Formats: sequence, structure tokens, C-alpha cells
Amino acid sequence: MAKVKPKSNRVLANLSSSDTDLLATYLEPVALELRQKLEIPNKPISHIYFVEHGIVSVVATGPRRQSIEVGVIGLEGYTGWPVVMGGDRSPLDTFVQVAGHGHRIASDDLRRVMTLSPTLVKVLHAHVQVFITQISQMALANGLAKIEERLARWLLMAQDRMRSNELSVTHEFLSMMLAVRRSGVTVALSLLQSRGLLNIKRGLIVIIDREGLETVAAKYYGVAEIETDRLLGRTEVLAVDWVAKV
Amino acid sequence: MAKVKPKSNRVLANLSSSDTDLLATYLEPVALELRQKLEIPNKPISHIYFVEHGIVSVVATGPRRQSIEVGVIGLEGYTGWPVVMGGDRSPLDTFVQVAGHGHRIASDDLRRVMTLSPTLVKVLHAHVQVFITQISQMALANGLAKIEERLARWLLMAQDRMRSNELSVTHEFLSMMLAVRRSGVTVALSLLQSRGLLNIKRGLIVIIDREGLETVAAKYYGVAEIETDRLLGRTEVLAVDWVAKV
DNA sequence: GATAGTTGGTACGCTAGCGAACTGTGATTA
DNA sequence: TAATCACAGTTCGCTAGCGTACCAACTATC
Repeated sequence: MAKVKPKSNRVLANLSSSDTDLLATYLEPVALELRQKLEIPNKPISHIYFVEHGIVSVVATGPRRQSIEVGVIGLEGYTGWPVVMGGDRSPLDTFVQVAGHGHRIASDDLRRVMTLSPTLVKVLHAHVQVFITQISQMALANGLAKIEERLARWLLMAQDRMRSNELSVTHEFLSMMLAVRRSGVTVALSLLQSRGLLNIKRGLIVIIDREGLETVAAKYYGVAEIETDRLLGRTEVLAVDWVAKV
Repeated sequence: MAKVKPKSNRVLANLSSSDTDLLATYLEPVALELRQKLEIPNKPISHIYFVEHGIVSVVATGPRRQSIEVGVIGLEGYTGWPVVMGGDRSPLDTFVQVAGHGHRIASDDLRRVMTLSPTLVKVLHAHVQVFITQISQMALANGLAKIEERLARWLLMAQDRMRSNELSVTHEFLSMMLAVRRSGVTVALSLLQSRGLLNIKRGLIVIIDREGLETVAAKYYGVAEIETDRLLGRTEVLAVDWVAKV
């Protein structure tokens, strides 16, 4: 059987080789299709997805059918934290925001494997800590930041995960994630462009001045990222994503 | 040694009797003084506090020294989730918002005890799930709700934890928790009072019509509470708080 | 009972962001 | 090549909430 040893996912990259082998038996490579739903609110979670490329959004829905993004998962993490915490569901939506690929494991398999390896559990828990920090920063930004600040923050977080200056997203889409008007996004983006921080193309945003964006995003960006580096290591990109293993 | 078997805390109430005994050795009763800091951002957490009476606030700080509440802990939970998750700190502030009492355990003791009892860990994890849900609902409310809705939500959550219709809080204090103007709180409270949902006294808010408040708070309130009941049991008040144990 | 401090009510002009609409423009398909 | 459609830019009047300030009322203290 040709097993795969994925290394671009920072959680998987932190596993010992024996834990990697243990998981590898159950991990299954998957494509992450745009808009694919990985979890349905209040329904049992079938699989845990370790993202290697692409972005997954975790979204909460309020009254009036409005939704807002509360968390983002990319190559630094995995979906399905309730399973890791002994549960099987959450009230949140989870879907693919930027198509990509990754590996997944069935919830039951993960539950079984977790009982076998405390060191594996430790690494999985590290990302839960990161994720809690990220949500709390999202609560902070949603409550206090202006649109342009939240936008800068979003772009930085997306760039971190995509490892690319070019982000294929529409204003319409961003307006849904931030829960603001579409034209509000257009105005804020124009502002950032006029300051030379990025270039707007149709359906594409090109980041030119990352440091400038960080200045705009102020302290709304960075806290969760420091936690990620602290808990999952400063794994600064691994160019080689896949290593075949016979 | 006179050990105490606290029952008003919903996490402790969910423990098996052997886990209760295990913890009891290390648990120490503590008063929770108003404004007492239980955790300092980015510093090691010394103790985990199981709240039995009172309210603890978890707060994130942004640029311009502004802060906003991202979570609340009362008799349904405990502070110090990073320790349970294998860490030792978080970037968040944690302090006593309404004075009360509880039990605490040193972080190192908890770490040790957790290695001895998987069933204990399971119960501790249940509250982490609840807490994540709560923060995500906070991110939702901060992003989409109006002041009066957030206020109604806050009052309901406080009432749940204090088990009382009377809440001793000032408008000034509420304005800090919600990160809005003090006078914004006054106006919103007046509105709620004019609808007959509550009475405003100096330094005191008396809830008259809880259901009315729930209507105002709409879907911003309730999701986290359902999770709490689901994961920690519908422990509807235990009038007797303390059971002495020789 | 006088005084000082805390808390709450109100008002003013201002800004960010809203909802709704209309227009332009690049991309795609017929 | 024309028609269509998704996407982006802009405008209008409007609302929620802001910052600031001032004053009233209650509380505590001397």
C-alpha cells in the first residue's frame, strides 16, 4: 500500500515518526472543493480534515440568516476540533473557502488512534489552543476594528495560509466573511490600494506591501500567529509537500 | 483533614465520585475578590479556578488599549483552559467581575491528576467545548448585534450564572465589557426598561421579564447554553452548595 | 447637614457603515 | 461579434453609535 507522508500541514509535521506512521494508516488524501461543506451544524462530524493547501472557513450564523466568519483553518491546522475534545458536533458551519487539498481521517478512527498515543493527542491539543486564541481575536476584531482593519487582517491571514501574494477572492465573498456590505469592501480595498498596499484586479487581490497591511491591521493581527509559532513551531514553509513512501 | 465536596460547580458535579476524591486532595476553597486577576496575559497560569459563585471575565485587548470581553465563566465552568490543553498561558486577561467564591487547584497538580484519570479529563474537555462555542457566539454578537441585543445577551448570561434577578453592575462597567460608550449602555438600558423587561436602580439592574430579554437577544443568546446543557447535563440548580465531608 | 465622589440621564455634532440602487467593465458564451 | 453575466465602482439618504460634555441625583463621609 502506498502510504503518503504529508509534510506541509503543520500539525502533521509536528508528529513523531511513530505517530505519523500510526495516523498514516487511516489518513486518506482528499481534494477540497470550493464551497464543499466539511461539517454541518449540530450534526455528527464524519471526518477530520488536515488542510495542506487551501482555506477552510468556520462560520457562525445569527438571526436574520446573517453569518460571520469566526475562524479560519489552513495548512496550520485541521477541522473538527469537537472530535478531539471528546464531542462529535458543533453549532458552527465549516466549508472550503479556497479550494485545495489535504488529508482526512474518519472521526471514529481518530478517536481510536487518540487512545493509543498521548503524544499524538498533545499535538492535536496544541492546535485547539491556537484555534481558541484565533476565535478570541476574531471576537476582538469584530467588536472594535473598522472595516479596513478587519480586511487587512483577513488578507494577512489568507496570505499566511496560501503562501502567495495573489488571492482569488471577490468583494462579494469578502463582504460575506466580514458580514459587511459588498460596497463597503470595495471602498476599503480602494483605500488600501491607494496607499500602495495592494493591487485590485477583477476577482483577484495582489498584496504588494505586507508590512503596510500589518500596520493597518494593528494589533488585531499577530497575536494568534505568535501562538501558532509558539505551539506548533516556526515551521517556515516546507517547499516539498509530498514525500512518497512505499 | 476536612475535605469539601463542592456541588454547585457544574464541572465538578459531573465528576465520578472517585474523580471527585482524586481532585479533592488538591482543591482549595478560595474567595473570588472583585477585580482579582486570575491570569496575566502571556504569563504562566498558576491555578485553575472552579467557580461556584460569582462571575469571571475573559478579556482580549486590542490596539489603543481598548478591551472587550470574549468569554464569561461562572458556576458552569473553570478558568485556565490552556493548562487543560497542555499549555501554560494565553494572551487573554482573566479577572473576577462579580465577587464570589470557588475552589482552585495548582496547575502542576492538575497536570499530574489529569494523567491519572481519563474520565476526569473527559469532563474537563467538555467545558472547553462549551467555552469555544461561547467565544464563537461572542464573535458573532460583536460583529452583528446592536447594543441592546448584546446587552440583553449579557444580562441573560449573567443571570444564568448568578441565579438571581438582581445584578449589581454599573453602566460604566457594562460599557467596558461590551466596548461601547457608557451613555450607549444607559440609552439601551432605558429602552429595555421602557419595554418593561427590567428595572434600573443605581448600580443595580433587576430583571423582570426574562423571556422578553430572550426575544430581544434573539439567536445571539442560547446556542452556547444549549451546548452547556448537552455536554454538562441540565443540572438545574443545586440549592445546597456545600456538603461537608469528614 | 455640608461636601465630595460616584453613578446615571441627556444633548450636540460627527463618522462609519448601512440598504438600495444604478452604472460601468471585463469575461464568457452563443 | 453580439449578448450575457458576474464583478466592481459610485451615489443617495439614513441610522447606530461615537466623543465630549454637562448636569442631576444618589451615596458616603466628615
